[in-house]
Amino acid sequence: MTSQKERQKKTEENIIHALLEAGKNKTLAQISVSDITRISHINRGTFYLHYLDKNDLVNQVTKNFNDKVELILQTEMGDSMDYRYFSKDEPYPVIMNLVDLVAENKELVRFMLGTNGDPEFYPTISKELKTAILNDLKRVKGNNDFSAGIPNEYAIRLITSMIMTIIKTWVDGEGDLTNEMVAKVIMKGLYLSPYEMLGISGNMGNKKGNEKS
Amino acid sequence: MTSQKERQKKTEENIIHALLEAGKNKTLAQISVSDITRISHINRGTFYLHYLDKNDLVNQVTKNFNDKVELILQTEMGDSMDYRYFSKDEPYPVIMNLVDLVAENKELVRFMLGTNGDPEFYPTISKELKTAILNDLKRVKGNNDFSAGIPNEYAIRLITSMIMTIIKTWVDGEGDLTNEMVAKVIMKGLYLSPYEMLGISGNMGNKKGNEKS
DNA sequence: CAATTAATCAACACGGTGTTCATTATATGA
DNA sequence: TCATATAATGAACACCGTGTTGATTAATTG
Repeated sequence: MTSQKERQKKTEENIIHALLEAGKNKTLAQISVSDITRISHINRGTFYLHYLDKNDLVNQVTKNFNDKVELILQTEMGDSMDYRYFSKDEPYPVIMNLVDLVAENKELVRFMLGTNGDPEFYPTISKELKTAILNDLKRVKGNNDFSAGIPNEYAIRLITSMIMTIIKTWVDGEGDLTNEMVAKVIMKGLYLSPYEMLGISGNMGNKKGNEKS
Repeated sequence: MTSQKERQKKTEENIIHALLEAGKNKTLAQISVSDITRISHINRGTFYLHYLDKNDLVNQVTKNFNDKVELILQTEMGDSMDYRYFSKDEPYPVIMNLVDLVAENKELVRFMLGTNGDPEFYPTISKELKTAILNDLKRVKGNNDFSAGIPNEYAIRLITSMIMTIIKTWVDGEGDLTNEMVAKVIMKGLYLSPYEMLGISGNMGNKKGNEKS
C-alpha cells in the first residue's frame, strides 16, 4: 500500500502539522523539537532523521512557500500596471495568483505572519515583492527615480506593506472575503489613498496643494 | 558620589545596552541571559536581582516605550484630521511628537521592529495607533462605518501599517531625513495613493470608475 | 565605624539539544 | 514467501542555559 517514500512523506506532514499546532500556543522560538514530537506522536530521534534541527524544518517549509511566490512573480508580473485591468475592474493576474496561493496555505501564512511565527517570513516575501515591483517600474517609467516628493525607498516599501497588510488582515480574519474580493481590495490599495478609503475629503490634499484658507 | 539607586540604575542601563548589543548578532529568542551578562560584565546572579527573566527585561523596556506612545496619542490626538495642517503643509502635532519620540529611541525601535526584535512590539504599537485613529474617526464621521468599498478593518489597518512602515524605513535607513521630513512623508501617506506617490497616472482608477475601454 | 544594601561566586536540579547505537516495524522484490 | 533493505523506536550520553540558593565580598549610608 504505502511506499517507503509515502511513509516518510506522511511523517514529515505530521511534523509540519504538529509545528502549526504547537504554534497556536507558543512562539516559534519557544516551540521545542520535543514539543513537536510529542504532539505528532513521533520519536524525537525520528525528527532528526528528517531535519537537521527546528530551524531546518522551518526553513524548508518557508522556502517551499517562498519559491512559489517567486514563481508567480516571475511569470505573471509582466501584466501588472496594465491600465486595462482597471477599466475592467479586474485584479492583475499576479495579484489574483498570489491571493490564490495564500488561500491554499492559509494556516501556514497565518502562523508565519503572526506574532508566534517566523520573523523572517514577512521580510523575505516583502523583498521578493519589492524586487518585482521595482523591475516593473523601471519597465514602465525608465530607470530614473519616480518620486512625488517621497523618497523611492519609502514609496516602494509602502506598496509592499500595503499588500502584505491586506493579506495579513485577510488570513487573520474570519475569512468571509473571497479570493477575488481580496484581490480587488489590493487593487484599490494601489490607487486609493488611506483618506479616500475612509471617505475623508478625498481632494483636500491633492498634489497641487490647496490654498482655500 | 553614586547613590545606591544610581548604582542600580547604572547596572540596569548596562543590561539594556547589552541587550541591544547582543541584538546585533542574535534573535531576541536566541539571546540568553548569559549572553547579556557576559557582554555587560555583570554576574548572572545580578541579572536576576533586577529582572525575573529575559522576558521581564524585554517587557519592561518595551512597556516603557509604549506608555510614552500612548501618552502622546491620548494628549495630542485631538488635533488630527484638522484640515488646517494640510493647507499649511504642517504635520499633525501627534505625528510630529511620535516621530520625535522614535528619534529619541532610535536604536531601541530599530532593534525591536527588526527581524531580531520582539514580535509583539509592532502589534502593540499598531493596536494603540488603531484605537486612537478609530476614536478620531468616530468624532469626525460619527459612529457609522466609513468605507469606500473597503471593509473598515482593512482601511484602518492600512493606515497604521503605513505609519509603521515609514517609521521602520526611517530607523532602518541611513537617517538622512530629519524628523520633520519624516513627519511630512507620513502626512503624504495619508492623502496620497501608492500610485500617486510613484507618479503613475493618478486618476486612472478614480472612485467613479473609468469606462473608457 | 557599624549597618545596610548591591554585586559576586559556586553549586544545584531541571529541561531541551543533538548524537549514538541497538532494536523493532514496515516495505520491497527475487 | 522470505531475505534484505530502510523507516521508526527507545534509551543513553554529554552539553548548555535556566532559575534558585547560600555564603561572601564590595560599596554606600548615617
